[in-house]
Amino acid sequence: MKISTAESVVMEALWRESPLTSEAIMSQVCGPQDWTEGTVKVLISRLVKKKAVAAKADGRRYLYSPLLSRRDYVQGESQGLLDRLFDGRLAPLVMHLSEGDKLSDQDIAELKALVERIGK
Amino acid sequence: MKISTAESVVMEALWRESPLTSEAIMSQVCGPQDWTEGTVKVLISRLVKKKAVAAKADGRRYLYSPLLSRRDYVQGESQGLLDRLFDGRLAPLVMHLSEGDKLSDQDIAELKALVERIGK
DNA sequence: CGAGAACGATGACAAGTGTCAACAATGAGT
DNA sequence: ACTCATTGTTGACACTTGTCATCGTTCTCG
Repeated sequence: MKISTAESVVMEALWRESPLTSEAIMSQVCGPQDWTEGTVKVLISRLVKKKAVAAKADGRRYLYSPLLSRRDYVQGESQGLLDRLFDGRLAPLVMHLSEGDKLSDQDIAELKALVERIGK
Repeated sequence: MKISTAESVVMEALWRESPLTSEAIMSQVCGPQDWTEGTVKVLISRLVKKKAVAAKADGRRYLYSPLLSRRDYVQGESQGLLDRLFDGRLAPLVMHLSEGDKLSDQDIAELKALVERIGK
């Protein structure tokens, strides 16, 4: 099941730390997102329905944990973009991102090291 | 204005070649996508309304051309993903994509050459 | 001129998304 | 036990997206 962008904000909170109560989730996301309680509650419910997070009963409340790993999510999103826009080829993607020259020296160094390692 | 994925299929046709008549667009996209005439017409209309393509009158019909460049579109999408999932850092993206080891030797070679060039 | 074809515009509809409020159940303190 | 606060469930609404059919206009061919 597809996870929407608003839902992914909740997921990020759970990936950072879990399990969390809904209250803890709200305190993490309501700041940056300016959402009300109701909004976050619905997002959590939808994620549970989509089986992207587990809800373990803990007395009157639930403790939420991710069922979908961040790794898998990120992998899917990245591969999707790569296939959709670059025909699955990595070099053109990197080229595009490097052209805006928003790359820091550190970025370039990291990338260089990474490529060395991969190409070994 | 945001371009949806279905709309981007039409844009791809126009990026490949333009201007095009609606008929030409249909013949390019109806094959792979299995869409009816009506569907494509609506997608074109919405793109015109969004000012992503221009419609120049040519007698009874229109000739359509992209107003949004593929370069800008791809840039936006890529940067968006990078910021959203990798905090704007390129190396983690590449690492993720390389881990599925779906990279061909050619990919790696291209990437290596590219990184050399960037790092000059 | 009249009938039919071509083309764009419009209306329609289901599903998904972002957003929020109202309701219900349940536990806690007095 | 009663009331209150907390937490999850539902309903609601507007907007976008994917998908298609119908309508009206205009061009063309007989």
